[in-house]
Amino acid sequence: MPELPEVEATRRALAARLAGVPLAGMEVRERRLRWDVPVEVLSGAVPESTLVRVERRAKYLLLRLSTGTILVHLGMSGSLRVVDERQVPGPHEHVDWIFSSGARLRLRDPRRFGAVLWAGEHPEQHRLLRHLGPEPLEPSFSGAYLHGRLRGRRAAIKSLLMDARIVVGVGNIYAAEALHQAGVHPGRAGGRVGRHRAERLVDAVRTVLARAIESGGTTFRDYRGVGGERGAYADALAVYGRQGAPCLRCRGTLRLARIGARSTVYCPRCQR
DNA sequence: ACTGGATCCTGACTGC
DNA sequence: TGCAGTCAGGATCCAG
Repeated sequence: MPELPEVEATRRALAARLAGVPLAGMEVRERRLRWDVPVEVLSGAVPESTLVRVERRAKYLLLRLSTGTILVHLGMSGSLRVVDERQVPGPHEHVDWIFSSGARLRLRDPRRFGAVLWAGEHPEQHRLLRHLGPEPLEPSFSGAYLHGRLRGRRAAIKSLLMDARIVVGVGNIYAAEALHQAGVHPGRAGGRVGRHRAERLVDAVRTVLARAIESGGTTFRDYRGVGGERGAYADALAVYGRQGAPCLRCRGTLRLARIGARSTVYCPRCQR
C-alpha cells in the first residue's frame, strides 16, 4: 500500500539506476489497469527516447522522457522493480519498460488499481495532477494553511488529512501515525482543529513522512522497493496495526474505529 | 459546497 | 483441507 514515502523511495532508486538511460521499447501484457494503458501513444513515444529524470508529484511518479512524460501510479498493490532482461514475467507483472542496456523496469500490480498514463509535455496540467494540494514536505504546507483549509469543515480530521486537495501523499497509515504523534483525535471535526493543533499536525505529518522515506518506506503487507527489499518503517509504526496494544506514549490501550470507511487506530487517552 | 458511502481488484486471512 | 466470507486500501464517482 504505497503512500508518499514508498513512492519517493521508489523514485530515488529509479533515478539512481535509470536516469539518462535510453529506452528501446515497452511491453504491455495487461492493459486493463485503473484506466486502460494507452498502448498506441506509448509505443510511439517510448522507442528511441531517453529517460531523462524521474520526478514525483503526490503519489504519482513522473517518468520524464525526452519525448514527453509518463505518469505511473502504484495504486494499492503496485510496485516497480528493475530486472534482468531474461527474468520471465510472473503473474500480475503487467508492464515492462525496456532499456537499451538490457535492464527492464517492471510494474507488478495484482489488484490493478494502479495506472500508466501519457501526460505529454506539460504533466502539471494533466487532469489528475491539476487539482492537487501542496506537497506535505514543502513550506506551503504550513499550520496557517492547514488551519485555513479546515475552517468550517465538519468531516473528521483524519479524512481531511487524506484528502489530496488539502494535502497530498498522506494515506491511511501515515494519517494515523501523524494524528497520534500530534495528540489529535482522528474523529475530531476539521473545523474544531485550532491553530495550535494545526501546527502540531503539520509538524507531525512532516516528521512521520520524512522518517519513513529515510527508512525506505513501510512494508506492512506487500510493498517492495525497486530491488525487492522491504521497507523498514513498519518497525517504527506507533499505532497502525497495533489495536489492543499499549500506547507507546501513555500506556493506554489503542482502539480500533472506522472513520470515513477506513480502519483507524488511535489512543483514546492521549489523542484529543 | 460538503459529506459519507460505494466502487474498482486480488490476495491474505478468518471462521465454520 | 476446503470453501465462503471479510478485509485491505487510493482515488474517483455518486447520491443526499
